[in-house]
Amino acid sequence: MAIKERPRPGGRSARVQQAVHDAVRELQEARAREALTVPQIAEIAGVTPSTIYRRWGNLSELLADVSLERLHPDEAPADTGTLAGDLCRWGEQYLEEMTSVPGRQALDDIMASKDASRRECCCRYSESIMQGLRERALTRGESVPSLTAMMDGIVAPMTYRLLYDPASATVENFERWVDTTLSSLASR
Amino acid sequence: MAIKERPRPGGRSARVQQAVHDAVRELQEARAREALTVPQIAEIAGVTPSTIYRRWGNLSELLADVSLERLHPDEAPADTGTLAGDLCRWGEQYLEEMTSVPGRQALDDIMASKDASRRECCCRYSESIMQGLRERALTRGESVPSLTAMMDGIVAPMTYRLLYDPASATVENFERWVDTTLSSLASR
DNA sequence: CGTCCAAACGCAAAAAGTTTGCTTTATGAG
DNA sequence: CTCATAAAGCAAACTTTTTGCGTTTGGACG
Repeated sequence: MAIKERPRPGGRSARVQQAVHDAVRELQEARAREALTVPQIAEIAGVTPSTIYRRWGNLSELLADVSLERLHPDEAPADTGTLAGDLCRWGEQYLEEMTSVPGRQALDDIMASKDASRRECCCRYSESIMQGLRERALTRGESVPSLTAMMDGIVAPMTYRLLYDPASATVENFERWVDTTLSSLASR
Repeated sequence: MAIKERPRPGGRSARVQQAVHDAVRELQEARAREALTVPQIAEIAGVTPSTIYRRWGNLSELLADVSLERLHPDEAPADTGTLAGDLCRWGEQYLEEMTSVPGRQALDDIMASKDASRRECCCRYSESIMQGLRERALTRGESVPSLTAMMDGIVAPMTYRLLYDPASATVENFERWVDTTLSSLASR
């Protein structure tokens, strides 16, 4: 029961995808942040440019595809004992990741993609992380905000700053957002 | 005392910029949402492609430039008598604008630009609008949230939804954000 | 297993887009 | 009015992208 993403996910197809992704990552870190071309990637991946064009359409979509993979949350945030602690811990790491050069780049690549579903995917990632922290807090017996409240109160401001005004995407601000969101809960 | 944006903003240069911008807008609404090329734009604008490349670098930057102009707030939001009313009124219009096809396109174009200063510009636009509404409310004697609170509580969630999950960028949600932001003020 | 269909790739030529060196135009200052 | 130079035009390289066609290779079915 393999996940049937594409009509034919078997051997070669998967190998090509892997090779191309690897090539992109290699070139991205090695050099050429700006000048990164499809023929170049094809060369290193050992494929023909036309293969890349046929599968991804253009460079932007390919980069977005690779970057989305990069941003995929691989492990659950650490357990610090409280929801506030977990959130701050996660935010700290996330901000560090996203304000780094490669992190920014990844975010930009995704935003540059015409395919809206990729952005929604980011949204789902964040939601599932928030949901995870919520449930953990609930089993501890903490009173927790709704998922919506967390998205609007924490994820949205953080993401907005990251995208539009990176200078204000700081840990201090993040803690403030957490604070506000959690305390607004108490006053109901 | 003309604004000295560029070394030589005089006649021809300005005319070319105007012609190119017009050509982009014309092509955008006329047809070809996707297939929109520099040589095509150059043709209609009556300029050489190389002129466009030298001034804007590439298609993405040109589109972003045109779109930023489109998003520039031209008039102050209507005065409804209360801050809540002004906000909702503005949000309603803004959401309508941004969920339309051309509006979405403009947003996407700006997000696709490599030049971060353009996004910051969007941020400043929003800030100045919020600040305008704040001051208007202050002269009325209303108690108003800080600019930061409005950006975090209203603009950020709205923008986040517009970008990542357009389906949830609704007027109902917007009113909720306004509500939450204004009422959190009272409980201090 | 062996056969067959079609998806995906390779190849190479053609088309389209982009860059660049040089020339010409025309703004803005003196 | 004259001059220096930013910006545009032009055309020839150059690079990337597209496309048609033949070949490979998963995966289904007998």
